[in-house]
Amino acid sequence: MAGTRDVRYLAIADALRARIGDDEFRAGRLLPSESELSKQYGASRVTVRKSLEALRDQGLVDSRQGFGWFVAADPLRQTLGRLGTLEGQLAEGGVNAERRIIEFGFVTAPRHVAAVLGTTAVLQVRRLNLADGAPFARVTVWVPDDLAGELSRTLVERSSFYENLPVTLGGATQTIGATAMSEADAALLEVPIGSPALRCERV
Amino acid sequence: MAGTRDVRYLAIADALRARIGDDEFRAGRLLPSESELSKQYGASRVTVRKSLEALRDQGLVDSRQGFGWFVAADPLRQTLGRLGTLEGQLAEGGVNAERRIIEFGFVTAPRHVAAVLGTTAVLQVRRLNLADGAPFARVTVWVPDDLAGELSRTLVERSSFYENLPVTLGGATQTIGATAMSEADAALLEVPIGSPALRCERV
DNA sequence: GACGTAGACAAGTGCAAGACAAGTTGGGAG
DNA sequence: CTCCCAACTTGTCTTGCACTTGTCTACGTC
Repeated sequence: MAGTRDVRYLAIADALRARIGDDEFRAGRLLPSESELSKQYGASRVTVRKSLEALRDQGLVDSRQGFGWFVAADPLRQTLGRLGTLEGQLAEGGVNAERRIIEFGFVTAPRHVAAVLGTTAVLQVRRLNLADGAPFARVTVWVPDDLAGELSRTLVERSSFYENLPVTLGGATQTIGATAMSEADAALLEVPIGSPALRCERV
Repeated sequence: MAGTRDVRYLAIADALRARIGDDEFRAGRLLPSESELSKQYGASRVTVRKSLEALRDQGLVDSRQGFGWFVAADPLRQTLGRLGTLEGQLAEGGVNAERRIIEFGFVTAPRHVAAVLGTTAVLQVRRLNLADGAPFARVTVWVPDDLAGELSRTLVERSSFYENLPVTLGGATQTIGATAMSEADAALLEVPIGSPALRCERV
């Protein structure tokens, strides 16, 4: 505070942060090179570099030698987001993604669900995911009732859960095994009963 | 220009991805040869090749020596592949994806696993996935012993299971619930014990 | 001391161009 | 029909150049 006099590299860092925030530099894209930026701001390369390093300490950007500086998205959250919105990938690939709600109502949570959510009153939604009309996944989601209040059936049908829930995820555990397909599931997915299927647990 | 630089082979990869998405190149069909594409885009064969290899990492295309490049699989299966090769997405974003093998050995399969695989002799691999050095997922995979013969520990550490197994997946069931994180898992992922976690079953 | 400029060098990356090996395909000779 | 060969293809290596970040030294300013 005593020395709020403009420090050059901090000012440049602010400017760059603003340009990133304005989406002039999109996530994952390359920034101009250090020497290019030093021309733009009329500063030496060392100074520009100090700005970028400051932004790196904040986790905003990252660099690779011989390659350049690029806007960094939090890899963990970004990955989880992408995993969750599988439909987004389908849409990107030109596939028509739909959801059909099979069940929607409050139930008493199964034991292992209640243990985590801390309540037995949960909203249970069973959903069938379609890609270009073909069913490819059945999804069951449990949501604690205090979070479920903001969810409507149409909202759930239109978008994904991750976009609707006002919580962020801390970490993830993934376990992949295999089970046989139940009769009901097999009918929904239009595949033979007992078809082997990957079984993945994500927490 | 204040614009961001772009990397040639990534731009070409985007263009090809778009052409595949537009059904200009349909599933299973051959793509133009590398030298033909290098003429089209005015880039060297090495650059075009790097683009194609990037698309291969995403499971969009595949190649056979002496034959050519072709659009791989249908979008549904491709999506499953992408889900499996989550690391491919990370690599695309410039993130360093690593795998660390925690366990590797033959065990008697748990009941529900044995029921599907039809055998109790399975190869069990526990793996910790890292993104830029930060652990973000623990994966457990069971493989029937007759398929496991071709898998070596280093092979598993370097690439994904889906690329190594000589089987195709028929369908998928996905169930998302929630559990508490076990003490061992929490330590591996460097998060507090008991953290809520998504639990996803994929078959 | 902290901050800034200027310059130099090493190491890594992207790309062009070329060469050769190895695989597949298709046609022609026998 | 089988066999062989030419014309493709991808897979892999090299050399060279331009450009980038990573790191360092030297010097000036406050």
